[in-house]
Amino acid sequence: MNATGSQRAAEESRFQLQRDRMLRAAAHCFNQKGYSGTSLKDVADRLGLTDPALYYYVRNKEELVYLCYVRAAEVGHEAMQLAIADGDSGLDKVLRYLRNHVDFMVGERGPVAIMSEIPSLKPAHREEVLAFSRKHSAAFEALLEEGIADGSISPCDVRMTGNAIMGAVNWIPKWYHGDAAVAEQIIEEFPRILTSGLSRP
Amino acid sequence: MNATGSQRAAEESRFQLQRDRMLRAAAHCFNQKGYSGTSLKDVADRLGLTDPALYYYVRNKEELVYLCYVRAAEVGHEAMQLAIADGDSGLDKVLRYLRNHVDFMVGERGPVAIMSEIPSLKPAHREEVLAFSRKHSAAFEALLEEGIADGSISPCDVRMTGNAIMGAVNWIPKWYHGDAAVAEQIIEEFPRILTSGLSRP
DNA sequence: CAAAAATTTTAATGTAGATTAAAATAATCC
DNA sequence: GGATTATTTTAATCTACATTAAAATTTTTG
Repeated sequence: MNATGSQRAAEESRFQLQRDRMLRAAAHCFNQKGYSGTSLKDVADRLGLTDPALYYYVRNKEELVYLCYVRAAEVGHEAMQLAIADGDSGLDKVLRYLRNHVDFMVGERGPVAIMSEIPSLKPAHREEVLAFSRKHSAAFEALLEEGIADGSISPCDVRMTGNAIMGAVNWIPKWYHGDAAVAEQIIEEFPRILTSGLSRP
Repeated sequence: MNATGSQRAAEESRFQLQRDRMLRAAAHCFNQKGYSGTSLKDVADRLGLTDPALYYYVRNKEELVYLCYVRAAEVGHEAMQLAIADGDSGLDKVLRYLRNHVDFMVGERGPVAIMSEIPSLKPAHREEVLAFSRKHSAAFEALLEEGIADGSISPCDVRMTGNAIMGAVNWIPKWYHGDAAVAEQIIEEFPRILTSGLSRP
């Protein structure tokens, strides 16, 4: 079926690829219909499968949600790493991070699940996701502090500022539903809005 | 029991008051444990009641969620009305709206439920909540346009800007859990951050 | 204080939707 | 091409809650 060579590598990840497709389908459903509103059948339908087939990829629904969140966390993490690697001043890194993140969210890497149901994860999973999430927040706050130190960002309460900006980003999947034109606008406007504010200079 | 006079008025709203207590308890649980993670028993426990007692106040769980969302919408609406009545320029109204809204959310009017499960409402309720919600967004965008027109806000894509700012606000209940000191910080910092941005002047 | 209305409880029912088991199909490999 | 392994399906459970019914308690009222 596949014309390319290296069957081995592709073969090994076939399971992974299918699972990733599944996680994206699940993320879509969760964002669209809410967690309680999406049954496994909804997710399966989106993949052209029947519900019990999902159990070949995940142990249960809890794990499905968990994996969606891990995936979401990874996307955020990559966006951050990239920004840190390429960025200049603190403000520049913040801007780059925002661009990368929204870019990922609305692009090929998306959709990314809103982490609305962390509390219903089982303890081990919950702790892991929370730890990851806290680390991400801390990293973002560190960028803000770096910017304040180097003078590119005006002094502020980094905790609150981080919460505000991350909130705006995390909320995107609530209203963005895959329209490519809107994706352009988000990528264009979001980083600017969140960094430069409303007031006229 | 009650030392005050006018029994009539108080009496008439006794049911309403209990129901409101119930909605606040439900909002707390939903925000804390997620929607799927909170059973009616969780809400009842918080009120010192047993689950079937809730059915005296609402028809079913769907209506409970619906009423939580109506309540949330009302809070946002009031914050907006107040801002429009008292505000001066467009920017001033935006600032006042934000102050009012976060003030309500973290104060006596709270907790306010995050509208994560609109899609699982039944059609009539869903449409009503969505309509209200859209109206609120439109009103906020109108403030932005007013500010652009009067020169207090620098030109921007009002749709995206609205989404960004409202997202930051809507996300608050995700991380604010009733700590009074934090409430102060939110009220203090949020409006400033969202309107003046990060960049140094 | 007795009767009526309002509120809550205990005990019983119902159901959607997650999960499991076993069988069937499809893909892969020698 | 036949055997082995991977993937999906159909059909059958299982269970946590939501929900209802009926009874008990508490509150109100005259």
